[in-house]
Amino acid sequence: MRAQPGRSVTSKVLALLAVFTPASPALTLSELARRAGLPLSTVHRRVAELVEWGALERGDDGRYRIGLRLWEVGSLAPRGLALRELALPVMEDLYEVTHENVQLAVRQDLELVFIERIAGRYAVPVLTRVGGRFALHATGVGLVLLAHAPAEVQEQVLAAPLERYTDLTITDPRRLRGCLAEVRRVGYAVSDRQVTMDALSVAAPIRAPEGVLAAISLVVAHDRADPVALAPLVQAAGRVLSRALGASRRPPPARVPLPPDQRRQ
Amino acid sequence: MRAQPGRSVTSKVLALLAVFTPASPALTLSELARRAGLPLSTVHRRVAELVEWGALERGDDGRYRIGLRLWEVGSLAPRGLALRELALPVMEDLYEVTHENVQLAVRQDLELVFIERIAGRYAVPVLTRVGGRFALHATGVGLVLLAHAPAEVQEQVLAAPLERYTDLTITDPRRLRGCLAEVRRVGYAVSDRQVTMDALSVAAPIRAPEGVLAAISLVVAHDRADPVALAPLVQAAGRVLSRALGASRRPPPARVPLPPDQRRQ
DNA sequence: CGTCGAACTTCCGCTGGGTGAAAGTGCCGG
DNA sequence: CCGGCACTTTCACCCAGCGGAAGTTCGACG
Repeated sequence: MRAQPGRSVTSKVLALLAVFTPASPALTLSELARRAGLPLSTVHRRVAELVEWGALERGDDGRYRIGLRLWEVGSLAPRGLALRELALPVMEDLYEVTHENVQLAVRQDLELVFIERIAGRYAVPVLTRVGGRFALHATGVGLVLLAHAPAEVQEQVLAAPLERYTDLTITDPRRLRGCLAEVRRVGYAVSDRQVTMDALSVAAPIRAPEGVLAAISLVVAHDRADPVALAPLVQAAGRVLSRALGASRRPPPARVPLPPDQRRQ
Repeated sequence: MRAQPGRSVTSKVLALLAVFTPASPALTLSELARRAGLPLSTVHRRVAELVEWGALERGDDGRYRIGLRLWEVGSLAPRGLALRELALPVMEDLYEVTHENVQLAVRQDLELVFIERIAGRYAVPVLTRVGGRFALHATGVGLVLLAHAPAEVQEQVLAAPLERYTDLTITDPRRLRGCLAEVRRVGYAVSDRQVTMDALSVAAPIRAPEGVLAAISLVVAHDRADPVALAPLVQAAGRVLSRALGASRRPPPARVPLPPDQRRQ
């Protein structure tokens, strides 16, 4: 075949799924082919099979969308719906008490993924979406997840340029390193206007026996926020969930062997 | 190859995803192979690619689980998370007013899939799960979805044996046909102890321009239920969501050409 | 109403990615 | 030390998948 070697059928199928994004959840066959970098006839064949199984659905407009069957399978992800089911009651409690935005996120590679969100109608608007991604170095949940990530992940994030969202976003690797150490020391993270100039978030880790699995946070308007008052609330929620996940009462030893200021590699 | 012809690579990949169920969300390689009916070496190769992409994840115990990446893609399904995002505020309103279970479901083939559920802590326990499936002929949401399904779907459901869950489950096709006509006439469905002997549900359709897209319901203890009082609440919720989806104020003409009692095929 | 173009579908002969039995490896528990 | 189980790798064969190109459908435009 003319196909460049090294492109497996499976990789093509996965590439077709990967071209769907929150910004483009419905695509025509040609768009699919173009974005996946595959010949039209190839896409036509693969997509037909995906539709038959239910991984994709074809709308009346001829566009393809992600199918309900794939949603069903995806909902079996332990770090997705399973975690959400566990956390939702606790998140609702936090919402009852504060009526602010409550967020739940996990780390995936060098970014975070929002698993659940309770958006208060009268709370400060947040730009996150369930299933959406975000950088690790700015949000409250991101700082918690990064602070407890394996050292190599931290190094990779610190080595790459840190995108600036506001004037208060931490973009200096050395400052971020210190911030992460502080997060580990006090057990929670505060992101004050580091993503938008109107919001502040306070986040705490959710631990499983294997380490920090997720993070939970409150996002509030920065001018009516008292991080020190919110921290115990969020930490308590994190601890309830950690216990449910079987983490020992005492946090396990830090995942980073040496304090950041002693690492001069 | 020795493989029986007609088994495409894509179908094998999808078969591997399909063996994950709510009852078995974590499987070893051998289990995957056995359940998918594929040779171990084949599964080994395909699974390696799925893990690399993030469709599956391998735990410390060596078992494979659905990966977060697949959850992310699945969350782009318009009939999944998108519908949920739209409906959740309305569902929360219903919950505030009643403090009973609120459910949201869509039809997939000859079954229904639960998209979202708000389970009251003190409400009657329900056995449904987000992402879970159920038969169409027993629950409130099921009756609504079936009543407004294309005629051929109705015929297929009516032709197959109707599983009995309680003494009150409708298992006679003729009675079910009449029940569906009634659901279309009054605009809501009541399932009184047809699934379990302690629960009753009241459901209403959610319409889009193309037809009934989903159903919303309240599930309450049968002995403290007044279906006639609950129906307007649920119907109002359905109508709010229908309007948001662009359905005209007046319901479109019935999807079933002839009233059931005139169809004597 | 005919023409054009874009999007989609089908066709066909070639070929390398996929195959699965079997051998190899690693890890228990006895 | 051995047998058993689960997983990984190997290898020669060959058909599923390939993609260019031709065919079809459909709506827009003059």
